[in-house]
This record gives sequence, structure tokens and C-alpha cells, in this order.
Amino acid sequence: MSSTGAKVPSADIFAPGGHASGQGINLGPCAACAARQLAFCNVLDGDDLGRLLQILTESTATSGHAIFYEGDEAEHVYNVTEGVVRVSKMLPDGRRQITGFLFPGDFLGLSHGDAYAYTAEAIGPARLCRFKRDKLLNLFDELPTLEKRLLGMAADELAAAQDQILLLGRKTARERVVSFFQLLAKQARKRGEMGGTIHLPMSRADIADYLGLTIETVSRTITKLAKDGVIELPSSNKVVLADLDALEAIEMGEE
Amino acid sequence: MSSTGAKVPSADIFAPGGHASGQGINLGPCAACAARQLAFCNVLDGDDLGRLLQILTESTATSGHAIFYEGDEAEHVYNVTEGVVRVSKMLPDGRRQITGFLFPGDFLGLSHGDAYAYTAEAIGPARLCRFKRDKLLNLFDELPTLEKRLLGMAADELAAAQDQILLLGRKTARERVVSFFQLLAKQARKRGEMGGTIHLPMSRADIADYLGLTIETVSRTITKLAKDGVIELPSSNKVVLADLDALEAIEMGEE
DNA sequence: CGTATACTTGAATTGAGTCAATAAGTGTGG
DNA sequence: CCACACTTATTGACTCAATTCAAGTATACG
Repeated sequence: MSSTGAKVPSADIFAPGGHASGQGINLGPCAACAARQLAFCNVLDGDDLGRLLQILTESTATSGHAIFYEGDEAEHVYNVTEGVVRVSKMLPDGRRQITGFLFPGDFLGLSHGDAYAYTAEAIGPARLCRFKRDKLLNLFDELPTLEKRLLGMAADELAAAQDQILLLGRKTARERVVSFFQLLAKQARKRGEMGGTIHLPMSRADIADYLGLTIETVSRTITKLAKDGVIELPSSNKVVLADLDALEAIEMGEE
Repeated sequence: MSSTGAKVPSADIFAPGGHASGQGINLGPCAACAARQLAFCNVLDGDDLGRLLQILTESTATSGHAIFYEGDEAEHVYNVTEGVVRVSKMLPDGRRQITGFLFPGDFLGLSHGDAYAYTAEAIGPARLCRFKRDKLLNLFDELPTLEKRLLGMAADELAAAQDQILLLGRKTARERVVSFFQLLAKQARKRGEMGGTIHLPMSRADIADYLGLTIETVSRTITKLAKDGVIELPSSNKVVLADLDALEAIEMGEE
């Protein structure tokens, strides 16, 4: 928590130092943005953030609705500020693979080329910042820190993708499910949610399509983990990580 | 072998070019670099390329030898100029997943954080350009086009990783093998190698660990494809893509 | 409440893995 | 050039983890 005495709205978050005072810049949505610390824009403040704000459009998406589809012209890039977004690819016969779940602060649509390579859909209500791609790219010349930040985020995403490749290529169903829970727990921690209980905002079908399994296998595996006492299931979308050592061991196949 | 008349030692590695006398810049290894058009440095020329050269060290790697290991301090980044590099991750019990094969022009080691998240090994003799990470990152301030180029390459890599995630999560063994052949063919085309015959520089074990299969399944699947007449096998590491329509259909599961 | 939707559980099936035995290269030194 | 050892690839028989098919049982919703 950094606080600089600027007169900012109540919320979670507030504008960084920069030009507060009398005739400052209206940091509008950013001032109240819950994802501010996590998002790519956290390297900006004051005038620089103002510049970014000028090309930003806020948007919302409702449960299950697409933000864009695979193959659509890639005109915009997005930043998730609230909710969870599911990114997926489909084979012609309908088999689906979810390549990631995006949480507040995550970036979306930074693909090369002129069409999106995947579909993005909101899981439950979500809010996003939208930017015209070319405008954001142009802004990089003015705000080099922003570009560096995005390169760093791309590198992180690449590392996450490689972890997922290892999971899909070589882990068992049990290891996949545990790795998934650990990932959700880690992301929850990053967002400041402490405690050993994780929330599953997505359906079993989504989990299955993310882990390269079927709904049935996911369900059976979760049930088994609970029977083995390494997790507890207060409800179907809440998981208590009960035995952290055991989970750690399972994740990497030491069992 | 790159030779530009500069007096460089024979060995493994040699000092960066620097400004060699006369008038004009010694573009040393770059002038003779076979991967120049494909690599990230292709956006530079003249003085700018000279700047990059100052922080570059050429190195070679021999068959099977590691360029770096997962967990090593991530001091350098690399650019493959000749040969093929295999990037892999391992689970504690020895299961291996190859996350990618890198060809001339491909970039390597751009991970965030201070340790490499994967192992990189040469398949057969290879040559690489090596840069100290911090020096290259600093150079971005002087050469913004270079940074943009790298961001674009990272975006491409991310798209490729997502294709691989779809493959591993949802495709059958037959579809995986065909997708792999198509990928190799596409990359060969990018490097200017035309014709329907592709070369497999990697072993069946490497292919298996890339496709999330076993050696036996890879072998059986390739044999079956040949029996079905969609490919031909002049030798165990050469594949003729005989029936392109059929291959296209198999790749996406339309069969 | 009734009805759709999501999740769990069970039984049978199967695609890919495992174990095991050749076969085909590759290289080395006599 | 051949014999030997060694590595790599193929092929076969059997097994098994995960899928498929098929009920059931919660859970949410108009």
C-alpha cells in the first residue's frame, strides 16, 4: 500500500504520487481501478497515465459472453480489471482447449498478425480496459517504460505457457488437477487473497478443457483428492488446500 | 562458417567486432550470418547493427551439449544462427517435455526473472550469438526498433505455444505427428527450403518428448502414415509429404 | 416446484503406454 | 572392408489410465 495523501476517491486504490492538486489530471477510472497494481499500467503515473487514459475505453462483459472470437480482426487489446476471462482455441470438430484463465491485471490480445488467434470469453461479469492496438503501439514511443513492462509480461506469459505445455505433455490427471489448484492459489495470493481456500470461478467443463481432460476425470480426481485428505470441498467451487506438503509432492510427481 | 577477414581466433568463441579501422563499421560475423534475415537483428543496419555487435559474442555448441540448464542464473540471451536447439523442462522423476525446437533466427533465454526456466541443448553442431542480458536490455533505450522487434517475436512465440497447448491437450497421436510435420515444413519454407521433403534433425525420443507421446507411439504412427500413403519415408529422418490434402485434413481432425 | 444445468459416480471401452524382442543404422578399430 | 559394439528405430503382445457411455444426484433458476 503506497499512500501519498492525494485526494483520491475512497476505493481500494488510488492514484500514485504525481500531480495531485488543484488542476490535476482526471485519472477517472484508473483511480478506482482494483487491478491497478497488477496491471501493465502500474509503471505509469501522473501525465503518463493521463496519456494512456486518453486512448482507453472501459467496457464490461457479461457471463459467458465473448470479448472476441478466434479469427476476428485484432483491432483492440484489453486489460482485465474485474472478473475472469477464459481464453480458448477450438478444433473444427468442436474439441476445445482453454489456454488460460485471465484475472484482473492480465493482458489480452497482444497477438502479432491481424486476427486473434483465440477466443476470449468472460466467466461471469467482467470489466476490461480496451485500447486500439495501433494507438497503444504508437504510445510506446512516448512511454518506453510501458513497452518494457509489456515485454516483461509477455515473457512471464511465455513461461506460464511452457509450464502448461509440461503439464499437458507429461503430467497425470492427478498431477494436473493439483498443479491447477496450486496455480489458482498462487494467483489468489498475488491478488492479496490469503488463506488456504481457493475459489473456482469456472465450471468443471472449463477445468477439463484447460487441463486436457474430460469433465468426468476432473470430477473423479477431485473427489479422490478429497478422500485422500489432501483437500477439502466445502462446496463444489471451493477447495481447501489441506495438506500442503502432500499437494506439493503430488504436483511434481513425487509419489 | 563466417569469415570476414577479421583476424579472429579459431576457437569456440571470439571477441565482438568493435569498430575495425578504415572507414565504416566492421560488421564481422553479421555480414556472413546465415540467419540474418530471420533473426531479431534484421531490423538493424549500419551503426545500429554496429552497436549490437559490440555486445555480442559468437559461440558454438556441439551435439547434445547444453547451452544452459534450467535453474542456471539467466545471465545471457542467445540467438541461434546455425543448427537446431532443443528447449526442454524436466519433472523431478525424469519425465521430460520438449517445449520447442529452435532454428536459425530464433531467440532464446528472454525469460523474466533471474534463472532460466528451461534447459537448452544443441542438436548437432550449432552456432549462436550471445548477449549479456542487462547489456541488451540497456541497448533497447538506444535502439527502440530492436525492442519492438523482440516484442513481436515474443508475441509470435506465445501464439506458437498456444498451438502446442492445443495439440497436447486435445489432439490424437496421429494428429500430433502430422501437425509436427506441417510445422517443420512451414519452418523449412520460412528458411527458403522448398519442396515437399522435410528433414528431421531430432531423434524419435525428442519428437516423442515434444509431442507428449512415447518413442514407440511416434514410430508406430509414422509407420502407419506411410502405410496409408500420406507420407513417404526415404530414410528414418526424411519425410516426404505425399498427400498434402490428406495431411491437412488429419492435422485438424477432419477424418 | 418443476425443469434445466452442473456435477458425481459406475461400468465398459480404448488409445496410448509399457515391456520385450528384433532390426537397422553408425561408427571404430583391426 | 568387415566384424563388433552401440545406439536408434521398429514391431509385437499385453496393460492401464483416461475416455466414453450411461445413470443418478445435487444445485440453481424462472
